[in-house]
Amino acid sequence: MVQFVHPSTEDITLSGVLGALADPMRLRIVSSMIKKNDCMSCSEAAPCPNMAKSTLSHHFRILREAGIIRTGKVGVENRNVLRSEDINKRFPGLLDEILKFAD
Amino acid sequence: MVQFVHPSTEDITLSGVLGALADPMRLRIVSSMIKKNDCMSCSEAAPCPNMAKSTLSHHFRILREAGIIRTGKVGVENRNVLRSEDINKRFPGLLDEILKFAD
DNA sequence: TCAATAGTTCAATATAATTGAACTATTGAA
DNA sequence: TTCAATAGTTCAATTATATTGAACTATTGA
Repeated sequence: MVQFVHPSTEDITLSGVLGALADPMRLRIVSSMIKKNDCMSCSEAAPCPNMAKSTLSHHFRILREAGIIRTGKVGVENRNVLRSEDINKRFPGLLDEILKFAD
Repeated sequence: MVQFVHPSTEDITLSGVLGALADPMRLRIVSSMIKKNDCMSCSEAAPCPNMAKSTLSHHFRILREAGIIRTGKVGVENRNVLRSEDINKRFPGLLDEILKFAD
């Protein structure tokens, strides 16, 4: 059984958030998640089919460990949710400000 | 003679800005620059004496090539200025929002 | 039971960061 | 005008991180 590691809200760092969102691929993932405002599987959230699934898995791990998404396994797939509330508690307004300029 | 390369305002990218500011050292450099609101030499702007000057030079280059600072040589030292106006033209409000959370 | 699906982990390679040493350019003093 | 000091760059080597294919785990549904 795979256990996912998520930082607590107070452990979310600015460098972690910025570093996670600095990658265009990861920014697009987060951007597509906020648009749907819903849980998404990894392949659904990643608008980039020509990428190794191991790389994709890596990107989701970075987002997870930065405290940006929460991942849970439901059946055969992962469900990813944006941790908007937690990020806003830690850095009010930051996420929206960044996502304003995504794509 | 060393020539510094600076991107034009429209070539400043979100990934570039976020990536540049994702490093704690570089964020501190930018943070110390906005506080003084003035030109600063590299060693003056970098509040971290125990770091190789080649590494410092590398960090200033990243900031420069991301379009965050402008560097000019005056006498024996470099003068660095924050490109606040350019960044705000490209991504209004973003820089302030990020720097709000930098210690 | 077994193939299909969704993703992780691992080992290898490719790319980026860090550093010491050698270099350039400018100043200021002998 | 020579020469040491200052401020930073560039280079080559090391270290760290990213990317990928292949093998693996876990769950579903036929």
